[in-house]
Amino acid sequence: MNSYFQAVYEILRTGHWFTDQVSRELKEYGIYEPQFNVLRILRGAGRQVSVSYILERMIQPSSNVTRIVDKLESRGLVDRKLCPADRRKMDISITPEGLKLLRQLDAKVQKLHEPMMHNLTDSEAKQLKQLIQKLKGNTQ
Amino acid sequence: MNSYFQAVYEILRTGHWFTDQVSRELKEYGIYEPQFNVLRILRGAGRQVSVSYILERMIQPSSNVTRIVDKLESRGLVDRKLCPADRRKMDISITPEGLKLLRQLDAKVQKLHEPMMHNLTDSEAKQLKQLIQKLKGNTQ
DNA sequence: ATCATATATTTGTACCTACAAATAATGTAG
DNA sequence: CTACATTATTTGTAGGTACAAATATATGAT
Repeated sequence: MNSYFQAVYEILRTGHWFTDQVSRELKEYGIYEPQFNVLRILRGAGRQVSVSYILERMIQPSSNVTRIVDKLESRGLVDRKLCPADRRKMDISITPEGLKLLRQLDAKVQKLHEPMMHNLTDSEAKQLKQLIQKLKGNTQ
Repeated sequence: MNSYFQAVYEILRTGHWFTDQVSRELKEYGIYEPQFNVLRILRGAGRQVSVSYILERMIQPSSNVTRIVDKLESRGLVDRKLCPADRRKMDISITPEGLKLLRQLDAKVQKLHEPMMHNLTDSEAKQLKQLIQKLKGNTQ
């Protein structure tokens, strides 16, 4: 009962802590955390994708994908055009410049995670993930 | 290695998910999540406390405690006055009206947690908390 | 006492967010 | 083939946030 709330509190506080850490690293590149995440989603996709594709994969789904992409596009980090097959959709992809920036950011973020990366064994990390999923009720 | 990042991702995504759920519940009362948290910290304190006291206990420490308290004060939910002993500090406390509102909000939030509350056993919840702390490097 | 330093809080600025409403294109039932 | 619902994205608005600079008070060394 009380352990439940303590666990939730720990999740919340740790989540914010990670996000703030990452934000601080990205700051000097003028990139905000949601922008960083969109760039990574685009790299992961490896092809043109729609706004809703991005939305589904965001850590924090937000109605502001358009404006996030606006910023990235104005810096030449992503490319956006109307999807010819369905003109309600957008075809969004990461540019070579975006990929290049992402490599630099990855290095920074990697450095941030390094001290923590081995605090848990592989099986503990798996267990942590599973416990959170179980908490949410994912009967996976 | 990869399990680490999956666990972190799970923490981040779940954290946002909880926060968004709570925000939605609070919405109809015109209360924002950080305001809710400040109210709960004040109730927990059970006495007049300073801005920095609140700051230390916030789920997401923010430089905007002043403005959060502004809002709460303007609605009569908290009381704020200069600390006579150290006039750099503020003496902030929750009002009876704040406590009353908090009871209503608690009921809403409690209902939100109910379906998940028993997804983990007590020992699993404890373990989850400990794993997160270990991940962060709290050698507790 | 005086001045530098530390502590506590507030404020200015620029930018991000949620939500709902608006826009636009597509699918579908008659 | 037209009217209506559905899907995809964008935009208006109000209000939130981070960071740094400003303000105010207290503390400590001389």
